Amino acid sequence: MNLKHLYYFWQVAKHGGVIRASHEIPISPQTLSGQIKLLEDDLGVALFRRHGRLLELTEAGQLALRYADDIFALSAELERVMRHHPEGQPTEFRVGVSDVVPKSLAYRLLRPAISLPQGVRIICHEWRLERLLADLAIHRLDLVISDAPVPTNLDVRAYSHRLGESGVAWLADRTLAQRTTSVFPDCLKHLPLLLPGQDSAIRQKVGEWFRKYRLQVNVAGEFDDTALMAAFGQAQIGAFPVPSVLLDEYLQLGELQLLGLADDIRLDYFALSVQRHLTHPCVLAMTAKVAEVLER
Amino acid sequence: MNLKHLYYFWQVAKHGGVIRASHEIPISPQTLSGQIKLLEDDLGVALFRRHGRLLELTEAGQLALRYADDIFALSAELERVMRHHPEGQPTEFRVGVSDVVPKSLAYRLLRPAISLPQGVRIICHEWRLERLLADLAIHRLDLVISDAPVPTNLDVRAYSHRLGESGVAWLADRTLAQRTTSVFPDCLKHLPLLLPGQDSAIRQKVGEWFRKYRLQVNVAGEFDDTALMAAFGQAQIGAFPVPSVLLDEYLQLGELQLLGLADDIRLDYFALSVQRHLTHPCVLAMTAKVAEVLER
DNA sequence: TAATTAATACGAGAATCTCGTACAGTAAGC
DNA sequence: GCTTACTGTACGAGATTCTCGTATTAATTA
Repeated sequence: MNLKHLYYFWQVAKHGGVIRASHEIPISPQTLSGQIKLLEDDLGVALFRRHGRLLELTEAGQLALRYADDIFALSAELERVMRHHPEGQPTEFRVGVSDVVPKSLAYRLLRPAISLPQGVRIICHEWRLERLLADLAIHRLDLVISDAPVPTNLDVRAYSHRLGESGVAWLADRTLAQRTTSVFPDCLKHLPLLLPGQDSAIRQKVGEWFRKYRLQVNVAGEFDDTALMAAFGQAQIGAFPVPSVLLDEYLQLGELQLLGLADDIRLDYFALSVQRHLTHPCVLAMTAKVAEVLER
Repeated sequence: MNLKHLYYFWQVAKHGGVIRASHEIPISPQTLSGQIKLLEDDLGVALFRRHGRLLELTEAGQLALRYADDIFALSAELERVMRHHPEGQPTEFRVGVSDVVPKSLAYRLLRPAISLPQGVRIICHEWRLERLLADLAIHRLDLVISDAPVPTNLDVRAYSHRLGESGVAWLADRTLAQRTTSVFPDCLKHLPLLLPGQDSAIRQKVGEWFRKYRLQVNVAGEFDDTALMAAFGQAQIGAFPVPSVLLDEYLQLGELQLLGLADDIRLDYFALSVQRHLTHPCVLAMTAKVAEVLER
């Protein structure tokens, strides 16, 4: 299939006629008409119904138009991305971190980005996901890090790139942990628990997991911020879950003890971008080293 | 940008050299080399690094390759779809329904498909989602109806088309409902509940909703099949949730009573297909009338 | 060092595209 | 019903682009 023909078809379909299309692109109506005919012959389907002196899309034509929209949108994006590529090194990397993502995980993911040879300046926002997606849509952000893909009910034009996953580790202060002799996971029934807020994916999955193991638990606190949750945990207020990839970091913190690993909970992490493919050198540096932080 | 040039670039990049590419497509190496040079000049970026006598993709080239993959995949799909279009009317419509979708909702969604003028034969499978996606991938199904989009952790090449949404209605047998005088939603605390299985989206969302209203509930049964759950509900075993779009249907069933509407639970429904755009006449008939079944 | 392989510059010939001319069909004005 | 204005299409000459044969450069290998 000749994509040049498809392009002419697309222009004519968009502008509703060969004459009108010829005003928009420097091609004569005769050419447009002829080239579209070639496309129809090639595909073996009529794309326009010649209805009197005006053209109307056939059913096949409407379908072809949707494909053409996608194809030329991609082509335009490719061109835009390529033309912006040579401009030396972008010195700014504007990234949003959804508030449900643990800060130290975000830091680990972002670390490779700032240690690029050309010194880049990272501009970091932390906010609720919806707000970040809005900023992403208007190009105020290059990337958003979240624990879930782009919500399907919002019709934001953004793509989700899965970074990797992690299990869950349950931690508690040593003194607290000694209050129960039950084995994991039953010990969680006998300890007050600190959990992330309802909006976070980890909370949802931990909830499922409780039901799976029929654990009736005692929720002593809910925290939107994981660091705050951990601080309460260190103060012996309750046991709490963290992504297992951060386990070492928490164990070094002080008197925390591992209760057990819940590797059947899989936490996913995503990079969200307006572009179909990741291009920003900082993002590429990030994804190249993501295996050092998360399991793929 | 000339997409013919991009096509040659794509072929050369895929096959790893102008000579090897020229064995696959009937174009001489000289031409390929020249046309790619034109593309590079046009984009203003080097796509290949001339490393000795062999070509290596630059960073920009790798990015361009990914776009080219997408563009020509779409183009091939368009061509395939167009060529299959003329063959009269397909007489078969092979659709899979995820087992977590209520059967009567599936029926309502599919009804417009079978009442097409040309008599079509519908072939309906009901199974777990993963199994249906596998069948979809090998073209044994035209469409899958599910309550969630294509899972992001599986890398199936399939697209999710959101059909619409619904709230949730809580129902119980009249006699059962009279056991409590509390108002909705507190009354749910005093009634045994029948819930869909853990795999269904409705179960997850109902769970969140319980937590939101701090409802400690008594789960008397779990059912993978909604119809079975409703049968137990009619037998006064417990109260149960249904998509609110099916409310009328359930109320006509017999002695069931509406406890209350939980419209802050939003259930989504999706059509999953291997094609980026829906083309099957049965699917189109379905989506055209989806507003009569679901809220958009 | 010679032979081999890969990429590419150059220019003639081939294929394709583009537009001017001409024409057919439709909608509106009188 | 006739003219006028407008839209889309066939045809062919000319312009543009593509394609390949020849020849050259460069790197790898025997």
